[in-house]
Amino acid sequence: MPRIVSGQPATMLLKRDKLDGRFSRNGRCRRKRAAACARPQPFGLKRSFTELHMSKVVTRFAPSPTGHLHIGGARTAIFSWLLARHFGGEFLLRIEDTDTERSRQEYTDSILASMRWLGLDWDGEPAYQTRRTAIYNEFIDRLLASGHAYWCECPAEKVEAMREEARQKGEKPRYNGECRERGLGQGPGRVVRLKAPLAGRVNFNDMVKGPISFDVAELDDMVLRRSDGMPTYNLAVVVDDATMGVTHVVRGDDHVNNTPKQILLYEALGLPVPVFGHVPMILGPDRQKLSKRHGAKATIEYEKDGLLPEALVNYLVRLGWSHGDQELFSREELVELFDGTSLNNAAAGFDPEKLLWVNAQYLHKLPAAELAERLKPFAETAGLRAGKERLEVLAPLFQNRASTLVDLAEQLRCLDANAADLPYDAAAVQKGLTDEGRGHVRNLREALAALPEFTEAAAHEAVNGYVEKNGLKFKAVGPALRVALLGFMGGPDLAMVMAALGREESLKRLDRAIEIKLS
RNA sequence: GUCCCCAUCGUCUAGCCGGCCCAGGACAACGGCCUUUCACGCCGUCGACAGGGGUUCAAAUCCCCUUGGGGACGCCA
Repeated sequence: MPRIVSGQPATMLLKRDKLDGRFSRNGRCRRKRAAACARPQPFGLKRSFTELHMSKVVTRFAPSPTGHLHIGGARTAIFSWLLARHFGGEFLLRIEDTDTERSRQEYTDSILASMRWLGLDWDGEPAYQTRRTAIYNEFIDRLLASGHAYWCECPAEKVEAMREEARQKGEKPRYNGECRERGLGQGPGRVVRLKAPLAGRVNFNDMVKGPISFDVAELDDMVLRRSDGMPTYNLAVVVDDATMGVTHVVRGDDHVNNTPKQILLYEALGLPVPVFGHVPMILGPDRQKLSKRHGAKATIEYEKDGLLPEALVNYLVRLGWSHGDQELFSREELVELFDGTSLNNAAAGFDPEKLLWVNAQYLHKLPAAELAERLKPFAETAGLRAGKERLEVLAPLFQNRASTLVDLAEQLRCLDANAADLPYDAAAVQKGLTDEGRGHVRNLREALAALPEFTEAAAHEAVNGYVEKNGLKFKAVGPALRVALLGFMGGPDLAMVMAALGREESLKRLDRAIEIKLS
């Protein structure tokens, strides 16, 4: 009875486990266990892990261009990228475009653009599966020649009937392998199937989930080559990963069930089995499968929403990975800290609010010049007049009041507008621009107009001086001045606002406020 | 149905080769402080080891079962 044991963990990313057949039943093997694994242990495996992976770590991201890059994919890509960068290895990109029906060039472009936006640089040129059919055929021929695969003429409907029958009997639906020993050759309508072992187990040690074991009886003789001559997904993936030299396959955990099939293929081909890391998927806040109504969108939409890529990366990485209590990580820190351990093995719920918080943290820390630079396109879309230099003056005033660039641009309207166009908040006007308030504004206007220099400090002095000289409380003039200058009751320090607006614009706003008629 | 995976506050999580945990941090919520306003910031409150059995002097931590959730069972990827 063949015993197939594959997929060792890497010294740096392993989870040692009783690989000798006894597996932790509940799979609770996370980081501590992983750390414990650091001591070199023979795994009772043919190939030691060092032998296989001490060289260079090569990871890849393999999206299929049937849509934009979604955050689940983005997170997988980030983990994969981090792993490669952490170990000074390579991060490759492969476009899985064999589904010619649904694949579109624009999606490939969009995915690549999102990768760049996220700062996930890849090594070499992206590989395209549609350009590699010759390679797949070569490997299929090899399997046929070595007796690891065979031609099958069972029509799809017949196989479907077999599966249905098995289902009825409460068994795992599978093809019964009746063409196995028929020695068929190539022919119209025929497919190539893998001659899978009939008994034994396939074991692998997953980087994030620990040891996983499948009974080969659960697997059937999967199709390798379709009747139209195209390779199937599993064949293409294995051939690609092997020929591209991928050592660590990081992917969504919806692929764990494909893994034993792929390992069988590696074995049949006599190729080294890479380390697998199946990262849990992202769920919506309600624990349901993530979808648009959860506020989870394609990466490109977050870009449009004014999120900072470094913040999105930070949030996504923290969703399923942790380093103690730390919440914020610079890219350099992530590369240094992320070694494939400390990945959570449970699905994580996506929380748009926390994403916004993380984004705000990054946004608030940006230096004025950079803030202006990055805000510019959003200011334009919002229809603001301010150019980059002007934004550099205005943006800092609202910087820590905004959580996204879109939000910031929106808030900047009150500074950007012409006095004549300044919108007023009705309730604020009612409250601030009373007769008394407008009287103060009028007096203040004279004081400000008389200032030799219109600086923040001078404006501050002028207002304070006025308050003191008249034995007032700031509260008496503050609200009026605020509404006059900004049109609403919130916002930054008034002296800062005036300095940013400049004397001319400030006075115009005061003039307009004085004229305002209370309804 | 069968197989695989998972299970700590509402959410992200720390802790998990047992004792330092009547469980720590973060988001959210709530209260307060700061402040001319709104934010930021700071302080505090609320809030979880799914359930049941074991093992042990001792279990969130180890084992088993149950329940719950997710995934996969294609000539899709």
